[in-house]
Amino acid sequence: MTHLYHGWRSPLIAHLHCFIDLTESETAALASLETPSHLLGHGRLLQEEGQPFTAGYILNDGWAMRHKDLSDGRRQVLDFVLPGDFVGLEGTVVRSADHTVTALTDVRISRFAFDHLEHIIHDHPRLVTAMVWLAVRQRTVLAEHLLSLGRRSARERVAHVLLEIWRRLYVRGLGADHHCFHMPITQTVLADALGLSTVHINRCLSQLAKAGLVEKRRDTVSIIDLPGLKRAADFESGYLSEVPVAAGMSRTYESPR
Amino acid sequence: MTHLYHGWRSPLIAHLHCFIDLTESETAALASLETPSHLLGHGRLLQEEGQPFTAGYILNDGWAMRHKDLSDGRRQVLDFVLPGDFVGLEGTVVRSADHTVTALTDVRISRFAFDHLEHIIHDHPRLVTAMVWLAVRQRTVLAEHLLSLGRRSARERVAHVLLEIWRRLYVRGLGADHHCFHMPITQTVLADALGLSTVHINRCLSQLAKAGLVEKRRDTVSIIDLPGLKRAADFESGYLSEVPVAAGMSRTYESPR
DNA sequence: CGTCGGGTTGATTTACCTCAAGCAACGTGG
DNA sequence: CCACGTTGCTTGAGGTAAATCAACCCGACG
Repeated sequence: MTHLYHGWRSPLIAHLHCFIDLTESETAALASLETPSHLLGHGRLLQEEGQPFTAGYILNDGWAMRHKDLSDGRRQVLDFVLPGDFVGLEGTVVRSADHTVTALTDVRISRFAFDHLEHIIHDHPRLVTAMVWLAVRQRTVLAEHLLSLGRRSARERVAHVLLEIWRRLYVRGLGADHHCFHMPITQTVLADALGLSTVHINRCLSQLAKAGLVEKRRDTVSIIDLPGLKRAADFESGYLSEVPVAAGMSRTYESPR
Repeated sequence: MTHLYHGWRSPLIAHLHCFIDLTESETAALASLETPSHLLGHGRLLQEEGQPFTAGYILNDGWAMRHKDLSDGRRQVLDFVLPGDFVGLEGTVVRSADHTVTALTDVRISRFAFDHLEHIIHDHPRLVTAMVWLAVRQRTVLAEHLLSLGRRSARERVAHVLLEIWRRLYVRGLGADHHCFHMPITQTVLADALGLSTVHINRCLSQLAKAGLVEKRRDTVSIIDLPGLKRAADFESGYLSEVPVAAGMSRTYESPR
């Protein structure tokens, strides 16, 4: 809880730092994955369901979404990809993508070859654990998301997703300090994430605003009454805060010396 | 597609075989995880949300569910644990469980120490890849589940989950051959998995039966009209069939020689 | 100045829930 | 062997949360 934000420039490093103290050389190795970054316009795909993986990505800046679409146009957003997230890491064990990843804003990404990743891991075996941790945490978010869609009311869902995003940004050291953060997504996207209609999203949002829990200007959300919002969402703050696992790092996924 | 069922006694091995040809010694190593198996009555917990992990499990026989519960009693089943599934593998990188796992039937499980797993992986580094694959695949199932809850109608959800379970059993070589399989769960549990009420589950189920798509005797489901059911669910059979990734096995997660 | 993507608001419809009752199957103890 | 409670399935009636349909608004942008 005390070590959430460490002032790293890279959200990836900041995020991993929740879990593990990286050495200089490990940090440098990760940085080498992040270095050559280029731009992608919003709406562009990072990967597409059914298509084979060609490389891995790190999202450096901007937002993206993982989603699956049905043939008749219905869409489900599985998860938001925030700065510091990997995209397409599964490509290391699986041939083709099971979901699409689309840029929600103009984004800055680093593309890396799986071979390069392999070399890095070869030299810094502890990083495997770190990546597995990232994957496990992603699954945690998915599970919470599933709980929302299955058993929470629309109002609760909206309240919950705001808190989740706020928390996730905070952990990466991305200016979510003053209970206020940048959320560059349309209500349509939010609807597709929460399994609701845009109209209803809109109503829930204004309802929360009217209740004095949040405030929303275009692209920016401020949490006015944090405990109130948590109550409205019955938000378990625990699930996104991770105490560094001292023992874990020397276990299991570490390669033989 | 051709190598779905190989006749292994162990569902775990059968499942992994979709993805990777295990050597004799790798198979033996996995078997050593599975050997000391003991029984647990239905309703018993394998792990509990918030509690620290103490060991890992393999489910040898019977069904279990992963689930999260809200304080007011609402429950969301995230996933069914079928024979051959690991439980609590995340314990290797994370301190405490983010969801509960409960036995749905009397089950036979193997409990193993993380240390033991560590030794095995030390001796058989390829198995790390196999486990990562298992984790990735689990996430695939979760994602599909999320799509159901968010964007599919009740009828589609029910149809879909039947097909999914049928497929998952089939892949492990668990008598799901004649489009007919054992499904030892109550409609209440199914409701909690699909985010619906028991009453509505019941209605969808009988509707599907009346339409001549499935037949349900107690604990057993028969798929009468497979293509029809697939249409009712718009089921993408692709997402659960995995062609072995020849290249993948020598990549990335393999430890340095 | 028109167009366009996105947000807002109202009216109507509907898919699913809740409540409630009845029933079949099963175990348990007398 | 029969009363019994229990647990799960089934069916009906009425209610409601959220969808859909349909305007209208507004700022951005060419």
